[in-house]
Amino acid sequence: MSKRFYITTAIDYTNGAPHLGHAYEKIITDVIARAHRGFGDSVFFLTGLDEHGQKVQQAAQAEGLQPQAYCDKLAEQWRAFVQALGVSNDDFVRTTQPRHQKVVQALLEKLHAQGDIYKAPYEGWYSARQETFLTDKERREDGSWDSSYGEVTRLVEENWYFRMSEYQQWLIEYIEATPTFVYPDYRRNEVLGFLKNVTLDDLCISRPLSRLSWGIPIPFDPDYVNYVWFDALTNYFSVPASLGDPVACDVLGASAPAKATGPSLWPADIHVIGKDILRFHAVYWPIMLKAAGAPLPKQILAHGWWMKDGEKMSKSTGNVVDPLAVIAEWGLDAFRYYVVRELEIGPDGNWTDEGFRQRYTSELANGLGNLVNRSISMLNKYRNGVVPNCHSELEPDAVRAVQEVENCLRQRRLQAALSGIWDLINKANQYVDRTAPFKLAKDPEQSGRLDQVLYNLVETCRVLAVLLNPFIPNTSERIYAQLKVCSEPELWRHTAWGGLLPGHTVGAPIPLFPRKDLVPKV
RNA sequence: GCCAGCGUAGCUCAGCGGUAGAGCAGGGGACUCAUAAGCCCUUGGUCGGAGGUUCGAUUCCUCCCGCUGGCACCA
Repeated sequence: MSKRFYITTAIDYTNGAPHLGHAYEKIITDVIARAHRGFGDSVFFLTGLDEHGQKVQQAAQAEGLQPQAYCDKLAEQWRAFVQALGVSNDDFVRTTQPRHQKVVQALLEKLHAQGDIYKAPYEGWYSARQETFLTDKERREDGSWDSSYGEVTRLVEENWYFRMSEYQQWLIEYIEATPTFVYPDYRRNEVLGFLKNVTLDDLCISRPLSRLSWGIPIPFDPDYVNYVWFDALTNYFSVPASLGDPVACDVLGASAPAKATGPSLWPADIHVIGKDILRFHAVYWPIMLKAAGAPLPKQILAHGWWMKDGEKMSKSTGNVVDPLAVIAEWGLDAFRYYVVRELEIGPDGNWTDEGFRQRYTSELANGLGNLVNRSISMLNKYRNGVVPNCHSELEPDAVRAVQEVENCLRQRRLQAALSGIWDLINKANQYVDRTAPFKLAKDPEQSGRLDQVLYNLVETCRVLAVLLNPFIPNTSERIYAQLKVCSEPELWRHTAWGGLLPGHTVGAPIPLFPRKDLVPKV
């Protein structure tokens, strides 16, 4: 079976409700996934939840629930969130699922057996109240501790460590030899910068059961559970393995959880993540995989964070953006459009309600919406909705846009891709004024010319529907529906000029993005 | 502090050796198919500051000022 295009988001930690940042990551991943499906790739898109750890355990306790019951409840909320965003994920992983836990344990066994995991004591300052060790940073200058820590005592604890340090030089060389491994470039430079300037410590991967029960048991030591990153990162690998991916199963050998006859997924093509967890994905994860003898993912794509009105979003100040509220008011596609159009993948974004309104009005309503509306309207008015003979006056513009948008999508430059689409929209709006079909319609001798103009307009609208499909799939389908075209706007090959056939009858125009800012005239 | 990057029209940014461009916002105009949308024209800048290299610098170099990001795991 040929290798599928395998793309993931980070898995979200279930100690709170989903917010704009989560929505953004899922949407940009969805755009790339949909684009590749359109290009003809068989895509596997994975998202999901990270459900273990102390904070989940505590949150569950606070609500009087067992951890699993608490996670189940939140998982429903998160699944609904993903669905509300129109995300086309193929699977949804939860780290409490047995299929995941088995693979984590198999991986731990393998690394333990080959000597990459060892037990060692750690001594440090421990706060019993916070159930955590403290570092010098948390200590005041006079050596005292903040009262929130309660009594702080010196404690020695044994734990399991993953031998990362020996792979440091290998990783530096790998990243230098693989320029596309971390994107954008400046993030890659950051990773290389600190890899060259610090010595990696081995990674502590366990917690004693007495202190943390909500985790995956360490298979070779029943007194311990696996801790955070080793568990969370493995989700990308555990799902393919559990589905019987040949490469993943081969890595696990006899402990593989399934017959190696499943879809070919590993290695992942893209891990989409936030910049805050770059280190884990660009350092720990490659080393874990290298140690396990697994091929590395092709690319780590690190996106920025969203601000609101130039400031960090925080619940305490109340300057948060609730994706579901925006979607309820403006529609899903307006939301998807804004977050992708506002910034390229990499830098931080700044959400402003005014900017959102402006893009909605000028780009979606007045630009795209009005073009589709006036085009279909004129075809109805002047030709009873019947498509005239093919004509290619706007074809070169459409072809150029298709090429540019595809290039941008393959380079993950989603903002530039949308700009390219809007170039075509603007071209078509200019074309209406240049050719003035409404004047041609008044002169019977210009009937042939009017046919040509109308064909170019409605066909451009159809091509636009295909171009827009990865970004705003609902709108794409609505354009196809108004044109009464039955084929699939999600297939990229339908960008080819000439899809509308002469004699076909289109439907009635319905505004795609109604303006909301106009006060009715008295 | 160290490393990297940025500072260009009111706003968001492009340009990166021959004295500046786009989109939006602002101003004017012609039209009417359309969600009073669209189209055309147009006002805005001594390209952060000071030196240097060069026939010539926004574009290269140095310094200064301002801003941003990174400097891990924090068992």
